Amino acid sequence: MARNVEFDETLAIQKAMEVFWKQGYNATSMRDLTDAMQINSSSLYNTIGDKQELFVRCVNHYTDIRKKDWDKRLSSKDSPFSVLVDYIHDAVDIIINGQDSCMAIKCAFEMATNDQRVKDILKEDSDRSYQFLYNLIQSAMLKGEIDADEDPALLADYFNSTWTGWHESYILHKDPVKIKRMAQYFIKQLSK
Amino acid sequence: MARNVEFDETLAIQKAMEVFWKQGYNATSMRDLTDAMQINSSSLYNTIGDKQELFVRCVNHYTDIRKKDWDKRLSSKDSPFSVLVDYIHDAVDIIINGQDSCMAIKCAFEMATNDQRVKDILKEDSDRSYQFLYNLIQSAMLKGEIDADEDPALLADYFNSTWTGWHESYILHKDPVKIKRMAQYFIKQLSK
DNA sequence: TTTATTCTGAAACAATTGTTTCAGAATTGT
DNA sequence: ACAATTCTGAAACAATTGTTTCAGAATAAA
Repeated sequence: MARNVEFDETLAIQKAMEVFWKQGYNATSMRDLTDAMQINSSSLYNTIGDKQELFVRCVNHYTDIRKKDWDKRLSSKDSPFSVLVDYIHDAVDIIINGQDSCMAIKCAFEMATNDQRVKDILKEDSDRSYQFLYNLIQSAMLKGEIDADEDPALLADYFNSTWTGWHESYILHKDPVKIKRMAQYFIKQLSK
Repeated sequence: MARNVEFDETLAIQKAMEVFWKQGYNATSMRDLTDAMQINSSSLYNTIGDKQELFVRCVNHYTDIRKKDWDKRLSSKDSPFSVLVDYIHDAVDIIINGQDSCMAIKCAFEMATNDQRVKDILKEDSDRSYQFLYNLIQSAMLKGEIDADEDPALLADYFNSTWTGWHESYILHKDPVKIKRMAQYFIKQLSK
């Protein structure tokens, strides 16, 4: 017998996420957030909570999107190797054409050492990324698309690490060719 | 015909660097800094400048230390390949035993997109790291320690990227074995 | 010792921070 | 239409932010 919340919470989180993503946690003020979300701080504190809580929701929102993408790719009917190669090419495209680096990475370096909740979310996200790659690599090995001598666990970790570094490289050097060559080298190593 | 500065500037920068390194730029207040440096803010503003200027000095200090390490290693009389392998092992040890991730990396993700001066310093540091690796790899190739088919430019970029990712991995998973295995894999690829 | 200059310490600055308050507008089920 | 409840907007909160001020202590050269 009362009023309902006026704003779309998912949309508001999306907007907040974009601000946190671009500026980081500490450089973002509550004013920045309420401006972007187009809601009053009282509504924000009533429905979501304080700055930390909002940030956690945003990181969760970010990792949820990644999770959906992985699930979608895993359900593809193409060969595992081609799904893997497509994924790597898309990953490179995002680095080169994206507005900003991966939020999970930025966040890991800014927050994960100090905030246990954020760290746990990012660790889970990293585990999912690992599982996604491990799954594809192993399937590709069973189909003979990747040399059976390779260790899928190692390669999965290895790609995750390398991919993080590509982001840093692109921040500093803005050199698309550099990234593409490294991606090509990684793919070549898989297939021989 | 007047007074001299009372505090040791190099030592003060060192102390400030440690605070920035641990907390990042935006999470660090001027009070945090003056407390650690053990000087009054008026002295700080008189001698060094504002927060941004201090940060730039700290990043420069950090990259200077790295530069000296690279120069020292390059002047070694050991074989280039063994210098390279030693360097990789030391890099792994720093990740596993260090208090915090590499400041240059943290800084690249927090600041480099917004602050041109910081970005330029980090880019130069990254170029030096590249040159260091390129130099060693090429020398090792000439001596037949590394397969002549490899591309030293690509391998140098590749190691830099991978190494950045190792930091992220260790922040999230705190798994020394993971890092060591990846390092071993990289070295193996070099030598075969 | 004097004098000229510079550094230091403590306090203060306005602006911004994250968060709370509360009166009144809004909307639900009856 | 009613009453009960909840949401919203604007203002205010104390605390902290980066930075400045300035009187006086300190010291170099004369």
